[in-house]
Amino acid sequence: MTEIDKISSEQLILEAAEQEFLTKGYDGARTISIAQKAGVTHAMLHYYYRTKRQLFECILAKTINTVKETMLAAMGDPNMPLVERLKDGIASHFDHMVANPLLPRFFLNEIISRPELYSLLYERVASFIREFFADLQSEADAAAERGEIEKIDIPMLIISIMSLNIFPFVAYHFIEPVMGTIIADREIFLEERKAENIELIMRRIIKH
Amino acid sequence: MTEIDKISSEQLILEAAEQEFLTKGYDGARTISIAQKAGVTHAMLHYYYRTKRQLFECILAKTINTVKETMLAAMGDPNMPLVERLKDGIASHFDHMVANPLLPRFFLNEIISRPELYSLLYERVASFIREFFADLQSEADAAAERGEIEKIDIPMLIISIMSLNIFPFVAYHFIEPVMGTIIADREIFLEERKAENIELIMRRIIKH
DNA sequence: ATAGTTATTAACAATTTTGTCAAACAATTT
DNA sequence: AAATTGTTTGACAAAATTGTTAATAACTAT
Repeated sequence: MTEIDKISSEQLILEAAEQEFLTKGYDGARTISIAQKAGVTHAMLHYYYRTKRQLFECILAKTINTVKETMLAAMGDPNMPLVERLKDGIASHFDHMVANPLLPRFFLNEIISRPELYSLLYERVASFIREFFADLQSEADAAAERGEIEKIDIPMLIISIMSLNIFPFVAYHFIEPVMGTIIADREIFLEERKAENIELIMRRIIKH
Repeated sequence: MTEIDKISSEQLILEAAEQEFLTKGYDGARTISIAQKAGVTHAMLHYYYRTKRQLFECILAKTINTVKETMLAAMGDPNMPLVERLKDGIASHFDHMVANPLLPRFFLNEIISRPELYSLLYERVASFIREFFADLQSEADAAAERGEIEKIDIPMLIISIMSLNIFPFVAYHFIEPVMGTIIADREIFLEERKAENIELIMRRIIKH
C-alpha cells in the first residue's frame, strides 16, 4: 500500500453513505451496498458507525449545514438595494442547487416527512429566517411606498423563488426527456434557467 | 355483518396500499402495515395481489393515469386565445394538485428515479406532450409576431408553471411552519398561491 | 522485539419482511 | 345437503437486512 491511497475507511464509508442515502433515501439505502461502494466489509460500517441509523445521522448533519448555508445565501447581501439584493439572492441560491443537485430531493423526502428530523432543522433555521423575512418585508414596503416596486408579500415571493429554483433539480430526470433537445447541454440549460427565474421574479415586482 | 360494510377485502387492500405507498414510497411501505390498515391478515394481500411489487404496480397504473390527466389539463383549452388558455391551463393544473396533493412527491420519487418505470410513463405521454408544445409554440410565436406578448420559449414557460404549481405541494410541510401564520388556513393559502402563480406567468409574457 | 492499541475479516446471530400453504370457513350452485 | 368455488386465517418458510463477535492482522509507541 502506498501512502496516497491510505484514505481512512471511516471516510470512505462516509462518502459512500452520502451517495447511497442521497440517491436512494434512508429506506432504499442498503448497508451492504454502502460497504461495497466504500470497498470494505459491512462489518466495518458497524465498527465505525454502530448502526445504519447513526451513519444516516452523520450524513444528515452535513446536509442540514448545507441547507442552512443555502438558505442564508438565498437572503442575498443585506447591503445591496432591494432589487439587486433579490437578484443576488436568487442567483446564489440557484448556484447552491447546482453545486448540490441531489440535496433538494433528499431534503424534501427524508427530512420534511419525518417530524422528529424536521423539528431538528426547524429549530436551527426558523429564527434567523423570520428575521430575514421581516427585514426584507420592511425594505419591500419602503420601496413600494417610494413607488419603485409593486407592493409585495415576502413569504409569497420566497415561495415563488424556491419553487422556481428548486423544482428543476427535483424533477430533472423528468424534465430532461420531455424537453428533449432543449437540454442538450446541462450547463447551458442551467444558466438559462437561472436567468429565467430572475427574469420572472423581477417582472413580478417591478412596476409597469 | 350488514350488507353495507361488505366492501371487498380486495378493494380495502387497494385503498390501504395507495395510502401507504403514496406517503412512504415503495421502500418505506410495509405489506403488514397495509394489511393492518385494510383490517385483514397480510396473507390476504398475497392472496389477491401475489406480491408487494404487483400491488405497487396496481397503484402505479392509477397514478400514471392521474398524471396523464393532470398534464392534459395543464395544456388548457386549445380553443381559447393563448393568454386565456394559459390562465386556464395553470388553474386547472393547480386544481389537480389540490385534488391529489400526495401525487407529486410520489411521482417524482418513485417513478422518475426508476428508469424502467419512467420509460413506461414516458411512452404514454411524450408524444402528446410534444404535440401540445408545438401547438402552443406556434400560437405563442404568432401572438409575439402581432406584438401581443413577449417572445417566449414554451418549454421554459412550462417548466416555470410546473415549478410554481407543483413545488408548494412537494414542500408543504416545509413551507407551513416557516411561513407561519401566512398559512393559517390551507384553503385560503392555496387560492392565493394559485392566483400568484397565474400573476407571475402573466407578467412574464405580457409586454410592458 | 514487545505490549498495546486500532483496524479488519469472516462467520454467525437476530430481526424484519416478504411470501407460502394447508386447513377452516363462508357462500353459491346443483 | 352435497359439491363446488371462493375467502380467510394462523402458522410457517424463505429471503433479505441489520447487527455482533471472536479471532486475526496491522500499526504505534516504548
